Amino acid sequence: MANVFTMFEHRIKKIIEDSEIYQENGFDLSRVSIESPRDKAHGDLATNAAMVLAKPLKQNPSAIAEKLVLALDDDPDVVSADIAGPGFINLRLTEAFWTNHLDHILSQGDAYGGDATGQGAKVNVEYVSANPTGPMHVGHCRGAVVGDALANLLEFAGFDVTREYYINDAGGQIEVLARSVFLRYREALGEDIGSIPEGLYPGDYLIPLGQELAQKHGAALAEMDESAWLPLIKEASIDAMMDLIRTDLAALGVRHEVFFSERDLHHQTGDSSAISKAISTLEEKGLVYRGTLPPPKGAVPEDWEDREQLLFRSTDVGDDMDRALMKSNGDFTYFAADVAYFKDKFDRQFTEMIFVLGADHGGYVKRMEALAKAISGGSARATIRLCQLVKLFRDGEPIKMSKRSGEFVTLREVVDEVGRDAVRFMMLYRKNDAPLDFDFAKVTEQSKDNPVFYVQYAHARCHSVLRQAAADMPDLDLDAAADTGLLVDGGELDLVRKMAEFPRIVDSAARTHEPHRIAFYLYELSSQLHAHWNRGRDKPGLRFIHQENAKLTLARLALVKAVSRVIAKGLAIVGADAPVEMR
RNA sequence: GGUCCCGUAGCUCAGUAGGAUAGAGCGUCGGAUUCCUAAUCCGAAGGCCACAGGUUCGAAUCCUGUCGGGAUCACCA
Repeated sequence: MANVFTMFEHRIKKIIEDSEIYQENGFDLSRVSIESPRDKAHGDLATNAAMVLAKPLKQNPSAIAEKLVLALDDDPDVVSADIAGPGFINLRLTEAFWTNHLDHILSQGDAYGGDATGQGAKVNVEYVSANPTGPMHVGHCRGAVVGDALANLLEFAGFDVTREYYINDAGGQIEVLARSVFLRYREALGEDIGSIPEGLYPGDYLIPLGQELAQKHGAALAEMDESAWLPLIKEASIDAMMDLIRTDLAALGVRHEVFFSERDLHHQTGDSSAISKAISTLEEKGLVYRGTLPPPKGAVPEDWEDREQLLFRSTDVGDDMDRALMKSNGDFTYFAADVAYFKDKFDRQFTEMIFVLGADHGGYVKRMEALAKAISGGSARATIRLCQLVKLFRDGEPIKMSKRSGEFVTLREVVDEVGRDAVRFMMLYRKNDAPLDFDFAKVTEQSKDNPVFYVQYAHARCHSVLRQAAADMPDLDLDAAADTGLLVDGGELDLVRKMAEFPRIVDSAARTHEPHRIAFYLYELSSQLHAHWNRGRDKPGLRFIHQENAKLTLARLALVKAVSRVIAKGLAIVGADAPVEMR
């Protein structure tokens, strides 16, 4: 088993389950856990078993602990089991256990850490889903990176992941886009269009598309009725914008397997659209009615109208208020499409739908959870991860952006300036529900303030050692089996212990949908590597390479290899490169 | 007014399904380089974990309330 923590959790539970008192009564063991003590002096592992069992057994924790310790002492991997504090049992494991674990890490290769958390469960991760009305701006960045890294993480943790992008290509904003493009088209034909009218997209990025259309269609479109050119230009605009977006995403290293079009949900297939069908499904469950919504609490908007609409009784399934399915003009609402889209995912057998959204979608959480409950009857789950805003700075000064004038910092500009790896790492070097300050000056600085370089440097340093060994000891076969039992230094074994945490970190990060834990773990592991490396400065005996001692060198290189692989794997989840040299 | 998120060192933030003496980076101060890469390391100082109650063997973590900051609130997308 790859996970040291679950391994010992099973051993302890086995001891308890084998006991007479358990077999007679049985009791809940779910709270029994293994953790690494905060203070290294307490040993390698600690368990709360005795404290957890005190209540059901109606015994003193220390009395229970004594019995457990007795059994644990028989474990050949355990050097000592001590009772401490309020009833913790601290375990110290043999050096051989840890060096064996190092062998295990190496034998697992790239798969090490990928515990079977997911067990093949189908998960849908939807992220980015930016409107196809222009290039991606920096506001999309965080969600894109968090979503992509989360998908990487879940995949590694054993889930069957589908990465999905929902193209909002059906709403009024597409009409606005098409009209804006039409204007650029006329401009390309030589017409003086003056300034872009209020309400249309002013950005320069539409100019090439206008030119392209002019080249392809000549003046033909301009002579058509609007009802004729509008669909044509819509189609061309959506395609062009999605191309822009895909290029931007590629620059950030973000990919999706499925691009799902909202328009498809509106299309009539047979006698009805996917949306009508989905609404019928809700109807069958008695969750649809015609009625009016109460006005918002507090400040009521001035243009508030009381009107009867087709509504989803989402309050029956946990929402705060019912949701409109149809607008007053008879069109479906955006949410109606969401209903159909969710049903589509559910019909594709996903048991968990994850949505990575911006903080401005906070109001979405309850209605999506309600929707999941209504459509699946409780068998599928909607999980929403909200990403807080990113505030941009340059040398400590906030950067102002104005969407109205079309002046915003694009995702591409950020990637081009600071690099994909740094952008991705920084976006993950924070809990997603905490706001993030992003300073161009600091992120491009290749030093202390910049954890991505710190981690990449650790990886490069490992490879530097391997290169150096090959140069210093040309006769040494670096791939030969190493006797890792020669590793006895505390710093070396600490590195193994740290690597032993990796499967547990992957597991917990996957369960909680918190990819940032990987980034923080990488920083810690890197820190230990750097620290150990520097110990070799003062004490040459601790250096990795000893030309006069091939066996010792091989053992230490094995440790270096393992560290570099774990870092590389973590960086792969983050979505950053693991460079072998940094000059 | 409702809902959601946040409040931890001077600053920016972690805190492992409730655990032992709350951690890291930056900044400050003091050190380490004829050496496998100093983009690194070692040490010191720095805390009423916003506040008040509650739950329990045990709370930064869970519950209630208060204060402070942010997001959001019918037909848009």
